[in-house]
Amino acid sequence: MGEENQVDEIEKRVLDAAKDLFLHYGFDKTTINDIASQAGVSKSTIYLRWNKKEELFDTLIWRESKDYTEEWIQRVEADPNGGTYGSWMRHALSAFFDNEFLRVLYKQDRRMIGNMLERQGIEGMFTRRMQMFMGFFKQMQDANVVRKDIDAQTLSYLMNSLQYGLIHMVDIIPENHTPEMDQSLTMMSNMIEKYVQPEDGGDSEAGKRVIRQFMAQIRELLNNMENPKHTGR
Amino acid sequence: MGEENQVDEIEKRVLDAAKDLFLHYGFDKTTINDIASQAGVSKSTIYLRWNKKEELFDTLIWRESKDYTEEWIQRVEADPNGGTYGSWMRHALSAFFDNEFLRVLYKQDRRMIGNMLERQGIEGMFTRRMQMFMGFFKQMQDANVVRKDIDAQTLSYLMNSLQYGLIHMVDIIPENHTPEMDQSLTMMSNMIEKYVQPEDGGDSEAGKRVIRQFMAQIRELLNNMENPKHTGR
DNA sequence: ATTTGACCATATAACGTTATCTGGTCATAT
DNA sequence: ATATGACCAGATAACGTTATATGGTCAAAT
Repeated sequence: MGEENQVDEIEKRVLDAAKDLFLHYGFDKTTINDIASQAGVSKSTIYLRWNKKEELFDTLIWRESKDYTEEWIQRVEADPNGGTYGSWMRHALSAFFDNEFLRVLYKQDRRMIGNMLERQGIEGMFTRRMQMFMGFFKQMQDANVVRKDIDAQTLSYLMNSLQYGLIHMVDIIPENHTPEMDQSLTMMSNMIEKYVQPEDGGDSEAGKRVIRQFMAQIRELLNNMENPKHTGR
Repeated sequence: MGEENQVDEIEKRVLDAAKDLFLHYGFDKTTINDIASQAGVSKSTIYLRWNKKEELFDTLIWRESKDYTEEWIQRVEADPNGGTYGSWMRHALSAFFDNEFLRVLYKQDRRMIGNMLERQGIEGMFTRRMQMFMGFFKQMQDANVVRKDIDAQTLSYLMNSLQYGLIHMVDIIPENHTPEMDQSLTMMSNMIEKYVQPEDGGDSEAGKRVIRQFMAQIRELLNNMENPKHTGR
């Protein structure tokens, strides 16, 4: 028990150090020694849990994804206006933007991920995210919360593109020309919601139900996902 | 007269060759000699009209921008559903995407533009485009064609982000997961239009008037713009 | 069972040198 | 007035070599 905690504690320290260093110096320029010393453990301790530097990276993605999802769920639950497709999407983006690691990963920042860019997991990230959007929208359609005559794929593609654009626009347009992110997301949410809402207004309670159910699916998916660490034995 | 045409003809050949080569090999790897030989003129003939390779590039941007704008105007005019903000934006994007040179420029493709990326003209491109969106929306608001309680900057920022995302998404998501661009743009247009339309439906004729007027402004702006060529004497 | 520092083969960076390329000029020809 | 090929200085690439850094292993210690 205490032992387990000790192990978790070390892994957390290593992952925190890795995240910090990767973000600052990039994957390639960060050495295992750097990570070890910043985490206060020895290099071999790291290799005891991960077989390769890349696996450490994978675990980091996995952990950050979990954190992000929990944050997302929390924001949706806290939103008095939750239960709508628009607000779901809004928090999907806002929580994502607030996760520095995922944000940089999504930006395909070569400075940070170096060679890793064409790595299996990263390459399909966009498609997977879009498919998640799509799966959710379809469930909302089934529950009669949103219009059924909207093509789920096209809408998800648009949402994905918008997320991509917003995440990049910050670096591209000078700050004094940039509206507050919250304002942008609110407008986006309103715009989508107006478009997506059925004539009869839809069933708000059903919306909440679908959202809870879907988010539980995602959480479970991530938990069941083979934790990339401990591959070595 | 005939002389003028001859000159124009040469300039066109040079610009066509430059565009072709820049797109294929990038700005840095394309030599003036390559351009000259592909255009069928001698290098010095090029230097007679442009002082630097970069000026040639500027002229190319200028020409392509003009072409793009004319194409855009034409599509708006041809659209039976024109006169709305949504369709204006739709053609702004669709014509833009169809212009290979501007598209690649907008993608800040280092392979093509090399060092030129931080060049004055390119750097401000995004801001300028967003401000154009904004100026137009404000004129539409003044003419009562769209709702007045929508913040023009935020909306323009969203549109700009979406354009950015769409232009990049093509390379990022595999083709079989990608809807037809036309379909995406139609949905986008519908979504915006629904959001932007005033309660009373707005004045469609006024919309057309604003669009004609605004597009004329842009055309004039581009024509009056100091043609980057002939800077030398 | 965990942790550790020393260790190694290989990848990456640094450097100096040579060779090539290329933007830009100019005297000359038409 | 306009077009041209030869020409040049400086930038860029290519190359071979040396030095360094780094991912990953392992026997020994705790």
